Amino acid sequence: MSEEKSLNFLEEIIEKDIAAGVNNGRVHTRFPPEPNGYLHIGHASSICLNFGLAKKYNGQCNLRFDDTNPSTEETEYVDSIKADIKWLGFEWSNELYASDYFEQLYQFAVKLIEKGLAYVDDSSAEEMAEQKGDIGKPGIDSPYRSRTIAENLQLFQDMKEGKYPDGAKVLRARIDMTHPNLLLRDPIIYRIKHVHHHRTGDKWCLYPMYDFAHGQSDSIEEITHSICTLEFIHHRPLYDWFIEQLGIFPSHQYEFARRSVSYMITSKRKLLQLVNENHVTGWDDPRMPTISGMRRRGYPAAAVRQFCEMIGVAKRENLVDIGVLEFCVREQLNKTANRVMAVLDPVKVILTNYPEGQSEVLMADNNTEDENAGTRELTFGRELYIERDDFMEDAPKKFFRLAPGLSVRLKHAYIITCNEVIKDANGNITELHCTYNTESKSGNDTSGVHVKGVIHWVNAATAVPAEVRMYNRLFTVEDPANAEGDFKDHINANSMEVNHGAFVEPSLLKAQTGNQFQFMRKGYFSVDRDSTAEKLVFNQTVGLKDTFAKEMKK
RNA sequence: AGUCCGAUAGUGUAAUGGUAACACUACAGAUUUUGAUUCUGUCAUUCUAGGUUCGAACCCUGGUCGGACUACCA
Repeated sequence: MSEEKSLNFLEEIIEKDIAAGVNNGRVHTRFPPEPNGYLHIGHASSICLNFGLAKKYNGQCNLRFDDTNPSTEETEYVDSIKADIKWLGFEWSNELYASDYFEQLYQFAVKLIEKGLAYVDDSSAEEMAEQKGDIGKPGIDSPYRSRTIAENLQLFQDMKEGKYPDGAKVLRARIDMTHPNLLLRDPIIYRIKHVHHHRTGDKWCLYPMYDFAHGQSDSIEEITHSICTLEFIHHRPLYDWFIEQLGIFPSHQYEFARRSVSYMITSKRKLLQLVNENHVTGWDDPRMPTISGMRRRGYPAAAVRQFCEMIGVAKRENLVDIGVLEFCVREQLNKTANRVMAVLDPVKVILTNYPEGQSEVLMADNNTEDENAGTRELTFGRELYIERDDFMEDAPKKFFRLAPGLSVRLKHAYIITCNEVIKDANGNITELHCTYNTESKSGNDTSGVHVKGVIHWVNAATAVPAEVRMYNRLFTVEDPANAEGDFKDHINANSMEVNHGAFVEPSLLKAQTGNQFQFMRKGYFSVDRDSTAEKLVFNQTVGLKDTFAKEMKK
């Protein structure tokens, strides 16, 4: 084993179980989403955990949809969830649904009734809340708690047969109304819902509660290590109770702290609100913390996986800096993204000593980090565009770019020197008149001139206009979920800035949706699905580290 | 108030009774035809009070602080 790396607490548990021969050393996990929303970064780490553990210990991982509440669940979500898991690079052993077990779950409930461990309750929701007691205050028994087994059996069957309206009756486990764990104070296990289910149709009007479905589903699938987030820790005694009373396979649940990421929210309810109220353009808006959003933004799946691996797993509350995710994105893209040149905020450069009407072809490597990335051709000419902020009229001494009288190298091309600044009536710079050093051609430089700065450019004659969508954090505060006031008060009004005036090199005309590039010196960008042959559209994935900008702020 | 969970550099995670470490960040420097990448270095950490022990981040007890739980949601 290459166990240089230390184990996280779940791996420790699993390795101890394997060593002790628990379940004959078998490891079987599962990822159990409810199909009522799109998967987000939090799910991504759960997916990496569950599928990763199964892979590491030669086990299996099921995909199980927890579809016990037909009121909120839809097939659209099932499809998106499957697509997201595949994109992340994982394959499930079995595609399963809690609804597959409705009949079996019903029989489990009957068995509990027969053992005198469940009863039908006619109390209203309010009455039950009243009887439940409170934290530190014991509850009291429902007046229906002592119905006979025969009566309960009959009533439960009547419920199944649709003889009662929604909410008229529920089935409850008979445990202990004074238990310090509120979840064990006779929890509801079945409720009546005359609702169409996305898979079972109108077969049922009786649906199990999550707590009566989840643990038993794990048990039915003989899941050995059922891993979930910390808030379900109080549910574990209940699952164990069902398993014991039913005498079924003993799955064990282990809880970890969900990972929060700064400037992101992962509440499905809030995410849905962002979509429905048009604060974003959809579930896959590149600003969303959803897997589909990150994919559209251009985050590589490998970066998301690396991130999940890097932040680890433990049981304490946490808020991971979003910078770690961005670091992973850059690290992956640095190795894989081809370099191209794009000028986001152009200003025209005229090379006064370059013959009019002339042009030449230059060779450029696509990625020095990847020797297999190949090369491409660039056209050079008399009129070019460079980045407006790569020029300064009054440059400080540490400014290694273009300024009157100063020289820079144009990447893959020549060294140029600025001679004259042309302005319009308002004083805005419209053109920079420069000369190029004819002996300084890239790769063939005999000029003996050394310049510190290198800037990117595009040839005005062949440049292609493009729309570039720049993104900032969706929220203005680190922890929007826990900030003062409503989370929507903290939405960043400038989270997207659309630039319609960019120019990119013509090689990008061949780019396909989803292709990722480094716009040299600017950042990583990907082709959006809105992009067409007539109009190229790019998403800013993440900027490059910019120590110069940081320096300038000081 | 009851039960449960947790507390290690700014952040995240290790160290499982024997020299507190790794990554990110920050800062400084080297290299660089991307002020990117790469490389080198620097700063900074065990909530608290007792106890057990030759020795405690780790085990025990008390305290403090933070979190979770009182849906016919999952």
